[in-house]
Amino acid sequence: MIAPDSGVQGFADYLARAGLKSPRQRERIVRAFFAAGRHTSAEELYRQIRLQEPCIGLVTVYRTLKLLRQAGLATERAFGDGYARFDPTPAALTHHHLICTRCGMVQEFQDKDLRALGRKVARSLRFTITEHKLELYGLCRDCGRAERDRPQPNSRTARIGGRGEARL
Amino acid sequence: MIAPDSGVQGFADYLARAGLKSPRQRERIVRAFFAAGRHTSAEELYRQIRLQEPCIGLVTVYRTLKLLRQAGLATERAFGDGYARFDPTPAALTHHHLICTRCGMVQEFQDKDLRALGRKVARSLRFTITEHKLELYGLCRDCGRAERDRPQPNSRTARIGGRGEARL
DNA sequence: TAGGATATTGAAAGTCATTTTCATAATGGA
DNA sequence: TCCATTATGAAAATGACTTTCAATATCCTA
Repeated sequence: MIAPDSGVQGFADYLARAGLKSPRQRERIVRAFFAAGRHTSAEELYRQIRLQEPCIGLVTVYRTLKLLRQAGLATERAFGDGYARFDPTPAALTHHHLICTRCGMVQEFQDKDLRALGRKVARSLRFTITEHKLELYGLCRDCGRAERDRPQPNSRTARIGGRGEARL
Repeated sequence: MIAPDSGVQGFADYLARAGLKSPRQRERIVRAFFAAGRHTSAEELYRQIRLQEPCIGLVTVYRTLKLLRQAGLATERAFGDGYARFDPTPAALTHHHLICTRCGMVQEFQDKDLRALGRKVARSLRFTITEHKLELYGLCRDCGRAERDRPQPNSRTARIGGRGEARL
């Protein structure tokens, strides 16, 4: 995670540059977003904020997340459980995901080689990379063991990333 | 792409093993899926099939794609334009994507280093990988040039992968 | 080959995350 | 303070996808 305040400040700058305003609700949502850590959904953020500020709409949370994305401060992800999750962008750029297609667990990992790989590809294809996602789907240790004991239970049907048989 | 027939045969085997039947519609959809190449959406497949077989429902296309996923023969993807796209799995395992967040273009690339990287991660975290996705978001050559000439046009708001400022 | 249990189909209705609409309210520069 | 502009929340709309259900097709068994 990064210092939450730098994100808050960066967003304030973005709003000023774009000629947008800073209502109380928007500020509250942005602060909550940077304080929330990773993989936060709109709904979760909404519930969190509601505890202290009941008169705030889910719609506004969605709208603010959209602005954060446009400002380059939030990265949207889809892990296959049906709704979008958001990461503060600097965090998004330093980690990747292992997603278990059976129990839904999401585990993060990092790898410096990937950074170089991205740069190489971008250079050769003349592509300006602003964001990247590496997601590995499969079975976590526990589910892998369970699956070997009792195959084909047609366990969990996620919307993205159904389990296949092939190995990476 | 792979030989379409091997996929069709593999699916027939899967159905037989699972005690499922092979109605005319299902066979038609599966053949169309393996003939369609990559990044096919349910809607596209539906329109394609309709040309020759008007009495087939979009629902059945969705259901068949779900089965293909369960059989491990199709891989689902979300590039941010709001609907799911499917690849025959062996193809899915050998290429990755560059997605332009401005014009929506999807370009494929391959890299052998990624394969080794995935194996290394999987081994160290005891994770059984069945599927992977590497997606790099950013600006293609043309859009990158256009963006430098005329910044902040708030060009295209995709649902996933809004453009940020950070570099990989 | 007929019978029949079971799987499959298409249409219509339902879901559900997310977006749009619109009338009202807040912001912030002059 | 005035006021053009932007933002808000509630409700309605959207749209991809799923479920329901009655009718139909498949294919195993006798």
